[in-house]
Amino acid sequence: MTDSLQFSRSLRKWMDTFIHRSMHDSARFVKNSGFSMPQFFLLMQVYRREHCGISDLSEHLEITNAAVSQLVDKLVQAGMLTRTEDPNDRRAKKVELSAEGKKFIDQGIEERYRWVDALAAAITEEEERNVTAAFEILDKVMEKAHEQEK
Amino acid sequence: MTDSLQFSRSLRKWMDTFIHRSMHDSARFVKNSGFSMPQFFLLMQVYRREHCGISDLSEHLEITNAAVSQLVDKLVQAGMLTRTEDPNDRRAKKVELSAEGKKFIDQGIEERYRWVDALAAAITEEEERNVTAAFEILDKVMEKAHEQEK
DNA sequence: GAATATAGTTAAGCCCGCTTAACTAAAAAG
DNA sequence: CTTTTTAGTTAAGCGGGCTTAACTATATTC
Repeated sequence: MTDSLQFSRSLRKWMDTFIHRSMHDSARFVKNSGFSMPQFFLLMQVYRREHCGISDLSEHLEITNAAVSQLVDKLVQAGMLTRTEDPNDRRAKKVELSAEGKKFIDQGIEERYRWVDALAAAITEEEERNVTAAFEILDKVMEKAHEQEK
Repeated sequence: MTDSLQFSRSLRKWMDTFIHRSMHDSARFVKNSGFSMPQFFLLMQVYRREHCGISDLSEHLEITNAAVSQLVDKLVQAGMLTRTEDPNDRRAKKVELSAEGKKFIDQGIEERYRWVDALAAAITEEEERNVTAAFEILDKVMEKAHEQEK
């Protein structure tokens, strides 16, 4: 087996278990919270962007403006989001997480990573260093690959 | 900063970008396929288990048997699943992916990993070896942590 | 400054997932 | 062999996400 194949395989295998576990944990968290997956995805997107307009969300989530507008409505009513006028363009809105919303998403992320922290408890210091170094390599390579896309 | 914190941070950071990208790609794939997220999740679960009963799916997806039964119905009609009687227990059913269903999920997984393969193209051999070794460590640690849970 | 484009909202309506409740059939327990 | 438990199905009905279409208000273009 070539090195490259070996690399792809081990990466994929690990990502498999990782994505399976974290999606399962996230799904349970969302379900228990009483919110829906689309609502959670929207909140996550606002979390990542800090703040954004309706159209930004519409584009990223690949649903219509109308759908976003309605989802945001409910989340504002639930106290998770704030929706204010963009001072630069009074047509546009600025959607942001409320304090409560931020707390909620933080919890969700914490939940997603709980099992990862269990890893930290079971790893030796030397192993830790190797893994950390590997992730730094991946970060660097990811940036490089991203450049090449353009 | 302690090594352990450093470890957690780099791991989380990488996982963040990873989960964001692969979930986004998966979501788009599912949307284009015409199937729904719940249907896709169900198919993924059957894919992982090779075959399973209605109750197994119900437990894992955390929805009622009735809901699973109805979802499976549609997926059988769509030609993605087969539902046969379990010879050992004639009350139970054996749900399996059809050839078409398997092909579909394989495509979905391929889609999810496409950007990973771009990484493989941008990495040097030595970096590859380091990263591969790190994933082997993680696999080992994951098993160890899993033991400790019990 | 009139015409057009852009950002977002609102309402009607469809589809779908999910739950509860009532049911069938097979297995296990007594 | 009767009773109870387990596996799954079916039907009714609720609620939610999403789309289309019609609308308001602000910006941009000519």
